[in-house]
Amino acid sequence: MNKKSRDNSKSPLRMTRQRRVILDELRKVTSHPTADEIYNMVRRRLPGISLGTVYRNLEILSGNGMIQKIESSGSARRYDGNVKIHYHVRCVRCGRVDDLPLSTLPVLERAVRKGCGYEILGYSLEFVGICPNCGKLPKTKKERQDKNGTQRK
Amino acid sequence: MNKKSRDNSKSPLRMTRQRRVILDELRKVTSHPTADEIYNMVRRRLPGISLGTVYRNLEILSGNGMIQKIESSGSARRYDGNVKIHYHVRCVRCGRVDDLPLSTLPVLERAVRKGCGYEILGYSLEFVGICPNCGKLPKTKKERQDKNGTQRK
DNA sequence: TATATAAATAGGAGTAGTTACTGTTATGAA
DNA sequence: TTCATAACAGTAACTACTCCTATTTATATA
Repeated sequence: MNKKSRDNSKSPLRMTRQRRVILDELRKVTSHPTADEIYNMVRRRLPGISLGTVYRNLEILSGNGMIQKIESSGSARRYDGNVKIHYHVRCVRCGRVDDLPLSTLPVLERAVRKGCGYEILGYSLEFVGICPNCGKLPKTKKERQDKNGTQRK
Repeated sequence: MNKKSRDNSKSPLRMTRQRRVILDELRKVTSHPTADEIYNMVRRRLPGISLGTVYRNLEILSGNGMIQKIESSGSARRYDGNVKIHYHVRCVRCGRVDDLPLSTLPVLERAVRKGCGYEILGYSLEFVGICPNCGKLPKTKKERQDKNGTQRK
C-alpha cells in the first residue's frame, strides 16, 4: 500500500444497485419484513439478485445505522427502515410486528449501566401479544398443548 | 371418548425420569444454558436421552411456567430455572447471559396495554453489552467490519 | 475519460438450531 | 393389573442463515 492512502478506515459505503433497491424497498413499507420477504420485494425490480446479497446488505446497512435489525423471539429476524428509536409489539401467533407509540426510557439504561460489570451497548424491549387479526381466530394446536398458555417475563 | 372423562384439558404433567432430571439440572445452575448444553449436562445422568427429548421437555416445561425460555438475540435459545420475573444482559461477543438486579416495571405494561389493538401478554426486556471477560479481548473480524459498531434500539 | 482496485455480486454449498416423524416404552388412572 | 395415552429414542427434514469462489462493478485517482 504505497499509493496515496485510500483511508479505508472510514471508506464510504459503496452504493450498488442492489443495495439501493433494498434500502428503497425497505423504506417504502412499515411492515418490518423478514429477509426472505425483502428478497421477494426486491426481486420484482432486480430478478437476478441472490438471497445471500440481501442478507449481506441488510447486515451492512444495519451495521451502519441506516436501517434497524429486529431480532427477538426465536423466529426470523425482521428489518425496519425507520431508525428512530421506538418499540415494537410482536404477535405470538403470526409473528407480525407493529410499532408502538411509547416514549423512550433513558432511565432504564442508566439504571443498568452502573455496576453489572458489563459494558452496556443498549437494550431491546419488545412486547408480545396477540394482534387484532389473530385474536379472532381459535387457538393453534401448539397453544392448546401449552397448558398454561404463553408465559413470558 | 365414552369412558369416564379423563379431563385432558388440564391433565397433570407426567413426571418422567427424563423430565425430572432436565428440570433438576436446570435448577442447579444459574448460567442460562442452551438446549445443547442442557443435553450434555443431562447425559451424564441419563446417557441414553435424545436431544429431541430435551427440546420437547424444555418446551413443555416453559409452556407450564416451570422454567423460563430466553429467546432473544438471534443466537441460540437459552433456558432459566428461575421463573421469578427478572431481566438479563447478554454479551454480544460470546452470547453469555447474566441476571440483572433491576426491579420490575409494571408501568411499562400498563402504558402499552391501552390502545395498541393487541392483547398484550407480556414483554421481554434484554440488555446487550460486552461481558467482563470479552471486554479484555480485541474486536472480532465481524465487529471491525461494522463501521458504526452495534446499533440497537 | 480511462484505469486500477477493493468491494460487492450470483450462485450454491454448508451449518446450527430446531422440529417432525415413526415405532417403541413407560406412566398413572381406573 | 389393565389400558389409553403421553413420552420416549433415533433420525430425517427443515428453516434461517452464513460462507465460499470466481466474476463483475463502483469509485478514487490519474
